[in-house]
Amino acid sequence: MLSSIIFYSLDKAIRQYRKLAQANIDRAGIAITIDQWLVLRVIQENDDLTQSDIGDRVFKDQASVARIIRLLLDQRLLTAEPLPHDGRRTRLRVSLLGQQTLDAVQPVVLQNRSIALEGLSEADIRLVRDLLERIYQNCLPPA
Amino acid sequence: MLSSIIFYSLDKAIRQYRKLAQANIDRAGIAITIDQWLVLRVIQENDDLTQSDIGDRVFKDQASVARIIRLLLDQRLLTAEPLPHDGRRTRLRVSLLGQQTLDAVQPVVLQNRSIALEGLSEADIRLVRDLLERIYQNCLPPA
DNA sequence: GCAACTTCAATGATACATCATACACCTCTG
DNA sequence: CAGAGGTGTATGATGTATCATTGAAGTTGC
Repeated sequence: MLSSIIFYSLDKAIRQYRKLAQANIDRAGIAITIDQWLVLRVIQENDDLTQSDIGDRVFKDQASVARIIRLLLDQRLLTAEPLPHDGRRTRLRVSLLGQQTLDAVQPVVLQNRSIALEGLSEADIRLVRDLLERIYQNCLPPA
Repeated sequence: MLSSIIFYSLDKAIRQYRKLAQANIDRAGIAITIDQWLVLRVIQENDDLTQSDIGDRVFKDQASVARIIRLLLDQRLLTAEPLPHDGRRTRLRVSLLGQQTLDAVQPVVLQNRSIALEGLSEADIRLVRDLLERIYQNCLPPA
């Protein structure tokens, strides 16, 4: 049945893409995971987000973000200093090493995308994106 | 950039679908995860597969399948008896409880799919599937 | 038959997902 | 200002992903 394999294809495609992406990052000698990279990039763009805010942007929950940030801090890709006006939070900033890592990953990511999307037109991509967005909306809880 | 959000949409859609699917299984009072269900179903259809074979069919690696099978055995959804002609393997079979679980999940899965795919035509679905398959192929290692 | 190779399953290490909870800290309201 | 409720972070429990390795068991070649 057709509807039974669409989610299989979805799963298969995203997983294979992640494998390719991670393999190419590894091959470039960069010690970071895709998910850590996603979070690091968000923090670079905006260093005043809560963990939940970050989670919204990378589609992860707060607990996952918390653990990823911990790893980024352990690896010195991120620094944290207490925020004076809110004792619960810290100000996270991308370190120099973190910056260098982001710079190194950037071209790899671009190349990964172009490999993955080879043979797909702009229109194809737009269509897939729209249909996926529709599926996403359909799956949202009634609220 | 368009290409930068296609993978985001992909990720988002599949995750939200999995959330919906799991939530509805939970709500139906069935104690199984999506991934366990996938594996159990494959074993039901063919009870003479190696863990790697099963992995190929559900797009998981052997290690993941091994752990999922262990959980299915622990929960008595599966039985294992030694195979006489190969001391490394066991014959896995879906237990009565496993069968009942599969039967109970089936309608929930169908409903999940129809919820998720509401508003998408057959042609849309086919197109998405084909484009995702193309992406998958593009991401395969050079071999 | 034995050595070399291959196959199969289990498991350790590490990372992420999800749900739930705990706890500290903030804010608002009476 | 005190208590109630909301927000932000950390962490436990459980499940899955990925890579690597181990060890047992099968197979092949000679």
